[in-house]
Amino acid sequence: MKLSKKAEYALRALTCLGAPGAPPVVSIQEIADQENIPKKFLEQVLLALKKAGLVHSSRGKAGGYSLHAAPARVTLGDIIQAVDGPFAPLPCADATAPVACPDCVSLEHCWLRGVMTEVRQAVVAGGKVGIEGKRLVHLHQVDAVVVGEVQ
Amino acid sequence: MKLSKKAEYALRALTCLGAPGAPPVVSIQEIADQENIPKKFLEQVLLALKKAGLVHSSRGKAGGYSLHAAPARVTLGDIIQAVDGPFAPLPCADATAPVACPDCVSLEHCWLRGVMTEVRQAVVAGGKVGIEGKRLVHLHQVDAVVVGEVQ
DNA sequence: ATAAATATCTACTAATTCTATAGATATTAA
DNA sequence: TTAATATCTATAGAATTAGTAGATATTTAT
Repeated sequence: MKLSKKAEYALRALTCLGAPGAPPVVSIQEIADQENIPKKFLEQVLLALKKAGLVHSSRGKAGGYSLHAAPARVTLGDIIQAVDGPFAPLPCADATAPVACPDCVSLEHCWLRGVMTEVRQAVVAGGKVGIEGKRLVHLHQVDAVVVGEVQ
Repeated sequence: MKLSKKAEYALRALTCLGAPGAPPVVSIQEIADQENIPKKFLEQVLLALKKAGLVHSSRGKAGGYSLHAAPARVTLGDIIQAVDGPFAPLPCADATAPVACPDCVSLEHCWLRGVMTEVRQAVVAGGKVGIEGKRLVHLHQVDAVVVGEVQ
């Protein structure tokens, strides 16, 4: 399992927005420059983050992105799901719209479903722990972004 | 995040081998038939499981696969890593051979590394919990495979 | 008004990874 | 010796991911 480029860029962008000393609004161009991310690709990432309610945007001159006002708690799982889509180890284990897998007899009797649901939850919860443990993407705190101090 | 076909087939094959009433040795062909998996693809999956030490094989007539004699503890993470390769959210977070990411300054100063390592560990550990909670792929126990009873 | 800087949206192309297939070889038991 | 099996390497097709392009909408400042 590897982190998608979208997810990586999302993390970089978010820490960029939340970095201590960062201006209240940062443009796509600035983020792209700072983090060395293709601008047009970053566009899509930030749009996804916005749709997920993780960031806020303002248009026009001097517009740009900022962290959403009061994100109660942002987990790594939230961020990854925002850009890569829902965690669904199998179609039948989708959180919102479970669909019978091609190979399983029926949704009710799929023997993998229970386990896969557990796995999904573990991943999401695990992400949260990882974040809080290092306080690296815990966005609603001022000292959220500890760049270079983690080791 | 979705489960790869390899991982799904690996889980199906393992439960097939460990199912109560299953013969001590099962051939690729039999597993493929029972689980409706392309035989040649299953070959590769089982080979990977063997290399990871999860199953044992015997060649020649009446040959086939069986669960490894004494697997101390098999987690979902073990199985997935066996067939899909190591969990490495980023190159620099690889457990055995960390390599600097294209985008990060250096291996020592990569700010994502610490978090990603945590995530990997969380995923692996999470898989274990998921398995043990439902006792579905806990292979060293006789009642390990409870097909259809999970819901 | 107008211009400049920005986000937003849709579509497309290229690269990579995943899934599956094919065919040859090695091993074992009968 | 034969039949049934695992093992290995290579390749093709499909799907997904990564990145690019261009047009449109919005806002601020002049």
